[in-house]
Amino acid sequence: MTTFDPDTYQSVLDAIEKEEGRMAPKKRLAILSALDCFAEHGFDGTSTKMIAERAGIGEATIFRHFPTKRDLLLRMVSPVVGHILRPAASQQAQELLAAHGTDARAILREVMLSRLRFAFAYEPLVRIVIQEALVNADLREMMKATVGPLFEELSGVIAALGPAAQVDPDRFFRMIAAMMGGYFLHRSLLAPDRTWDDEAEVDAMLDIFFDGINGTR
Amino acid sequence: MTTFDPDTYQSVLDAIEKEEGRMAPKKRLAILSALDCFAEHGFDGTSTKMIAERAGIGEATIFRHFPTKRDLLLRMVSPVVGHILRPAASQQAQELLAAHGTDARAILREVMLSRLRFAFAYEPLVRIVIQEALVNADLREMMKATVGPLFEELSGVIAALGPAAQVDPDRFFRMIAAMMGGYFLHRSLLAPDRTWDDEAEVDAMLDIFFDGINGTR
Amino acid sequence: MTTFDPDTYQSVLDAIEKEEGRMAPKKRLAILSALDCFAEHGFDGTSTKMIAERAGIGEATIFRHFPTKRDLLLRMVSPVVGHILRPAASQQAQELLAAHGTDARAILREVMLSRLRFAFAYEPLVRIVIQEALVNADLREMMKATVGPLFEELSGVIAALGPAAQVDPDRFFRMIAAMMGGYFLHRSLLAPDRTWDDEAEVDAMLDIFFDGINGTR
Amino acid sequence: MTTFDPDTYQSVLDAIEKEEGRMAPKKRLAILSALDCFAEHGFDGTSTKMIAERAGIGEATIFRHFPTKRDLLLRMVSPVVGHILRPAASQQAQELLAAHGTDARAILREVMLSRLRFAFAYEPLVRIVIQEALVNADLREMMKATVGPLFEELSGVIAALGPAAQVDPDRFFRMIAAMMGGYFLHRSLLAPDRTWDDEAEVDAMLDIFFDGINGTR
DNA sequence: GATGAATGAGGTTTCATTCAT
DNA sequence: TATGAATGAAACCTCATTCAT
Repeated sequence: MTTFDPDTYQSVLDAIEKEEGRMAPKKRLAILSALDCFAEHGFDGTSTKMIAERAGIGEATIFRHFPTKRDLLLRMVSPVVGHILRPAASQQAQELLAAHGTDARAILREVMLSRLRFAFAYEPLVRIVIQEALVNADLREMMKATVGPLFEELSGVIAALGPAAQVDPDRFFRMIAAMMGGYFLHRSLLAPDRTWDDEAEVDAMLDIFFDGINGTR
Repeated sequence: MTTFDPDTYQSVLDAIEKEEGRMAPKKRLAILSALDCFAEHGFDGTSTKMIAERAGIGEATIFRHFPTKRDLLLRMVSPVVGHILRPAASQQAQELLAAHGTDARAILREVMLSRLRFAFAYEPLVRIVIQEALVNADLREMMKATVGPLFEELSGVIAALGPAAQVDPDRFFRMIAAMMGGYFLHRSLLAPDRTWDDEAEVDAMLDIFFDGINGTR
Repeated sequence: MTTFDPDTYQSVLDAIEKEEGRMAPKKRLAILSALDCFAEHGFDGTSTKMIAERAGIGEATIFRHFPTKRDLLLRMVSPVVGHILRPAASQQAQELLAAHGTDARAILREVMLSRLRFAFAYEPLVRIVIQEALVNADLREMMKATVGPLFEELSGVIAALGPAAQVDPDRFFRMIAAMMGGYFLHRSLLAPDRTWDDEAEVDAMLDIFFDGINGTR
Repeated sequence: MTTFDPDTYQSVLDAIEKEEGRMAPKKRLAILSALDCFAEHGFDGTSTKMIAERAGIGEATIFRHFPTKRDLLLRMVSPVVGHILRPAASQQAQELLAAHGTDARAILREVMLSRLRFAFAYEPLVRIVIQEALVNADLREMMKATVGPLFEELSGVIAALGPAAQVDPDRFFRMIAAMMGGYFLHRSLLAPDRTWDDEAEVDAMLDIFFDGINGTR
């Protein structure tokens, strides 16, 4: 009855269980189903009945574990926004600086690749976050608050990298974010059946970003 | 009682009236209100009661003018997706080729600026389209069908432009689209109160796109 | 399908319509049915489905006319507590003083009889008010605020009446209220089928109240 | 977390334990909490979840000790209605006759005072009984069956008392009950914070009842 | 004895839509 | 043209209760 593949979503469950300990099995099913439904139909387009049916559980069971439907959403989204994204990236920045020195491109390549891998691992969650952020100001603020400090840390990294420092930081980050977001949506929504090579795509984006299409051989 | 400024939305009303003649005044109000509500809460997050209240009209009035709530959405969205976007752009391409010859950057600059101006003129509509496209596969197909031919036309234009031709067309267009989308969302959602200079932003994006941050002075 | 007799409740409808003008027919039915249900099963023991079925209307119709179930209750109760009880009684006090001079017993007799007639005319409503007041502090406050001024007015009346003035006013009014309440509940709940003579009962109560059982011949 | 004071309710627990022996501690907590909740919100206005939370126990624990929610209510209410009220009073009547001879007023004073003390000792329970009796015909019958015989016994007592015998017994008992009920509700619901002197109140009521306000000095 | 998990039935309220006026 | 009235269907959520542990 369920359409999702439990293995694909293991990472989400792990992330939540790392915070609150082993979950009841039907709670896990509820989350997996909600993940699927929200990603497919959006938050408002998904009914709790739909979640329950796809999970093969009673509707009331959802509400034993999450006080409201919105709480269910936030509980799933928060590991992405609140915990996984930020510390991982910021910690990574330090390691990368150590590993690649001032090679800005190499650093960016690692950051982008790791973030994209994460995004595709949590693909439905990321789509949910994108959708909801367009409509939900609270979530947007939560994201700003999370991403803001990250930018500052990375700014420090970038400051030492020569020409990059010339570029306005807002534009710099917007460009990176836009390239990644564009790629994510392209692969996830528009051409999910094509075979994709993340490394090749990131390299192509960085070619342009660093040398421009004029300088690209 | 309404939060929108009628003048801002004049362009949307004009676009619709251009197709079906002068509308009844309450129909206009319904559209303006729906524009606002959909942009703010998404399609599923908006109730017809909410639209009616914000418009100061009776709920039944909406259904005198639009058979269903979805028709109201499509009636508003179609000028963006079906009529204005494509022909305008494709026609423009011809003009631009004539005006700027093989100066790819100048051509792209004009295209991007005009599309962005259009996007901000129809800002709520564009946000609605983006939101719905994430959730609604039909709309996505409709957009693919619209944008596909446009790409082909533009591809022809670009083919003669030297280095740009080296870049994979999918990546080329995704990059352009991503830069524009990123800028739109930044200005529209994240920092609506900042003062923005579209021309400066487009130039900065093109600097990077053509010469890379390494080549940017 | 309905068990109530429309005529019996006409007075309640009139009281509400006097405030807000002619009501839609199904709104009237909703009120009549709610009156019945609340009086029979209490507020929490009554479901909106039950009200709708007994009224022969759709459940949603109730919510077109009353935002919440609680609003339906208050809308019915307020004419009793807020408008009919107080002004009628206070106005009546003046008239009675004029008619009966300082004959305290005659005045009290008229007041009690008129209030009891009113109570039995609105019998289900009064039962609802009694029930809810035991549980709902808001309603209790509303009643205190309504009855308080009434007591003061009546106190003025009583002050001039000789021995009555000797009695503590709180006790005086509590005694009157208790006698009336006791009679109301006896007739309404415990022995509804007996034939009752309000005048004889009130006289018997006043015999005791004024002369005591020792003084009663 | 609980709002009730365990000591205040000791009498209720004692009454129940006298019948069924020492209770499990969580069963006691359940009763105390239910007492509070029912008294505050009425039976239908109280959920088992609410009872469990206020008691600091699991919801399922309630059902280990009471088959249904209604059984919990009856288990608490029955000491008031079924056992304590009647035998106590009837036994008391004999004792009083012996002690006070034909002094009706002295007898009534003792009966009223002891019943009121009992009512305030079991205050929440008494409120619950009053509330439920308004809505629940079964409970009303149970009370009638209990109080009926009591009336007959007392009638015998009163028959020998002179003038009191002149008064219709129904009215006689209703008057006593109304005075007591009025005082109970006044003290319990309307002015719980005032300092009350039960003896003074009873004496004032009896002054009026026996001699009337005209005969009261 | 105690409880977390689970749920069918049912609660109130909202929804998009129809219809009579 | 415009809308108040009306509603079936379905939304989210709560309820009393059972069961495995």
